[in-house]
Order: sequence, then C-alpha cells, then structure tokens
Amino acid sequence: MYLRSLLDMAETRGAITVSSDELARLAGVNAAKVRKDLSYLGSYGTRGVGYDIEYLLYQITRELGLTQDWPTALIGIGNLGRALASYKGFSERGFRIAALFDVDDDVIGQQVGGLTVRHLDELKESVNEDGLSIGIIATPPSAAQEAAEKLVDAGVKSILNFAPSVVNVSPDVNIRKVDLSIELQILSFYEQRTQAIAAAREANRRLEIKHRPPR
Amino acid sequence: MYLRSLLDMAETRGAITVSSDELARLAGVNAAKVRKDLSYLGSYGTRGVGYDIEYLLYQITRELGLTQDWPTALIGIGNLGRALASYKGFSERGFRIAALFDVDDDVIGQQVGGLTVRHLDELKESVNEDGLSIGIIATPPSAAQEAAEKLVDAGVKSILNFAPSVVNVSPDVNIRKVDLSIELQILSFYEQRTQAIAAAREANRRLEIKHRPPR
DNA sequence: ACGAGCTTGTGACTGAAATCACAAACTCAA
DNA sequence: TTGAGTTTGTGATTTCAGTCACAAGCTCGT
Repeated sequence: MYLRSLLDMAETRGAITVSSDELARLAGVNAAKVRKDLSYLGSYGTRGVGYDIEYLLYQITRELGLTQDWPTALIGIGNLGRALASYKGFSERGFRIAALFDVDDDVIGQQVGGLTVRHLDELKESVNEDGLSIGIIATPPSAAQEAAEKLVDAGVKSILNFAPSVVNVSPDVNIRKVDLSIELQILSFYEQRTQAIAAAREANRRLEIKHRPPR
Repeated sequence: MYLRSLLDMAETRGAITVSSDELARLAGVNAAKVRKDLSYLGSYGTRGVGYDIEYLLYQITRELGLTQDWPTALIGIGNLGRALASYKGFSERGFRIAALFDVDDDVIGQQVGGLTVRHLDELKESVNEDGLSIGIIATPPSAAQEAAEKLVDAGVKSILNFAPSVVNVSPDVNIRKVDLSIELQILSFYEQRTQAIAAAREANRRLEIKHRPPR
C-alpha cells in the first residue's frame, strides 16, 4: 500500500520527502503505524524532515523482492486468464507472464498477448526452460487442485489461486488465494445490515405512532 | 470462507452434518474460531453431532444478504471489465451485473455478455431504473476517482474498486478495493526472503569450510 | 549559538482477535 | 439406564496488532 502511494506521489508531485503523517493519510492508516512499519526496514527517515521518497521507494521495492524479475506461469486461459495475461498492473511490478497453459485443445496454440498457449502437460519443461518461479491459477474451480499439483510437481513454490475453490498443497509451498466475489459478499453483508436496521427502525416508528397516545 | 467450504461439501460428499473440527480444516483455521464465528449467528450446532450443513448454509447465506438479488453496475469495460462481466462466480452468489458503463466511444454501444455498454453519464438514470445497489470499478487507475464520485452521486452506497489507485469517498459510502498485484507482491516477498536466506546460508557454509581447521 | 517548530523512532499501553480449556449436552452401544 | 465417546458453546487466557506519547534529533530563522 505504501509502495503504491509513494509511486503515485513520485509521479504527480515534485516533492523530495514525505512525512509519516502525509503517507498515513494517503494510505488510509495511522501515522504511528506507518513509522512502525517503515522502521522494520531500518531507520530510513530523518527527524524533523521525513522520509526521502526515492530512497524509501527503493528500499520497499527491494524488500518486497520487486527489483527482481519473476517469470510467471498462467494456467487457465478463459475470460479471467486472458484479462490477467494482459493486465498492466502485473508487468509494472516486475511480474512477467512468461508462459500460458490450458487443457482445452481449442485454446492450445492460440496467441494471447504475444504468447502461445501450451498444454498443461508441458509445464514442467517450461519451468526449467523459462525459470518460472510463480504460478497463477485462473482455471474453473474443479481444475484448480490439479493445476496446483502440476505446479508443485514442476518445482514452483509460490502459487496465486483465482479459482474460487479450496486447494491443498504441501506446507512448504506458499499458496494464496484471491476470491473476487468475497469482497462483494462483504459489501452485501453491510448493505443487508443497514437495510435491515432501516426496516426495523421504520417498523418501530409505526408501532410507536400506533400505540403512543397523542400528547 | 465457511460458505465456500460448505458449498463444496454439500456438492461432493453426501454428509448431513459437519463438525467444527472438519470445517476448520477445510477453511484453514482453528476449530475454536469456527465455533466462535458461527456462534454469532446463534446456536445452530448440536453438541456431540456438529452442524447441519444445509441449515448452516442457509443461515450464512441469509446473514450475508445473499438471499437477495443485488443488481450491480460495472464501470470500465476493458480487459478486466469484460472478464468480470462474464465471471460466473458473481452470478452464482446473487450478484447480477445489470448495467455496463464506459467513456470510450469505441466501446459504448458494444454488446458484452448480453448487455449494451452505455456512457457513464447515463449512470444516474440507470441506477433509478434498474435499482442498482452496488458499483464495480474496473477502469484505469486515473479514472477511478471520477467513477467513484459518479456512483456516489447516483446514490450507490457500496463500491468495489479493482483499479490500483486510492479512491476517496464520503464516510457513509462503503468502498472496498481488490488489488490483483498485491497478492503477487506478497508471494514475491516470501520468495525473495527464502532465496536470500538460502544464499546467506550458502555463503556461511563456504566461510566455515574455508576457516575451520580440518578435524 | 540557540530556541522554536517539526518529525522520527520506539517503549508503554490498549484493545481486539485468536486460542485454550472445560462444563454442558448430545449419541450410541450394551 | 448408564457410561464412554463426541462435539458444542463460551468464560478465561494469551497473543498480537494498533495506538499513544514522548524523548531524541533534525532544520531554519534570528
């Protein structure tokens, strides 16, 4: 989050430094938290001045491992897969989609974003050839477990799963999931609750009018 | 998460009940936490038996507001927008993409997933006509703020932002963001760290060999 | 050189979330 | 009916993240 705020800031304003207060406002958190978080990187701030934006950007980028190039395999070239393949946000952060895989013969061989879709069975050789280190799963839920296993078998230790299903892998593999609909469900929960509260208040108001004697 | 695990379970296995232990394993959390979480819904479990899967599914669905239909506006019909428009996971959970908006004349008028893309300026009328209650932003980062403001102006109180930029709205509006590349950055961080540790261990080993006298 | 005005870095504190641990409540077999 | 074996629901405890508060350290004007 800080990284994103700092990048925004570096682009737009010509400022050299930023205070924890300012960064906090941009990132939507407490200023003390900003300082504590940044202190884990070392003492890169100057009292009375703030943090040097460029230096801080470099340190965060380095710590997150974003100075390296991470060749990434994308499995499942459906609607979501295609969108991810051409998603600017990945390449901007050093995540280069380097190989595409699917199991559907109609899709295999197609050109997507300058890459040819290959069969999932060729994953292992491709990992060796291209040095793939991260795998993204964008398959239907039912195919996610198999995709994960093939990735692990090929030696990939970091997996990002966009399929809305539970995937089990050995504990030394780092798997994270993004469920696109979970955030919508959270919004729905709050909407539902505010509506329910409004309805209850309304019902209550009617009752009071009915039963309370006029003053 | 519980909802998803339970749906999986209801589909595959023919079990009637589930224990907190089992659900915890599926959802990847502590069993006591499962019980405490579920207890907020009321006491729907039976000691010595567990929870009735169907009943629990209904209660969670109801509490999350997923028994209702939530007509949703989607702004920004680029790669990601198109993928989201046809994403099965949304409709399965009751989120119906009911209207599409963009500002690009080349895109406006196109048919995407059975809907015609309209100009963002028509948002307000569409909110009134179709009863849109949730807005999804899938624009480029620079256009996200404007899209959010138009949504708020039209009366939408729940917004999901896929654009990787900070968006400010009044506090009575519920805005959540999904940053597709943040999860990759987290994976990168761990990869970077394990590689750094491995490198340090290797360097250390070499030093020891060099300096330690042979036994 | 010095004091006013900032801003960082961090120990102390607070509050919330996660976990533990166990009584209570159920099933089932004998 | 009883007792062994489960499993829930929840008070007590632990852990951890977030916040507060302030000394330390910097700049700049005078």
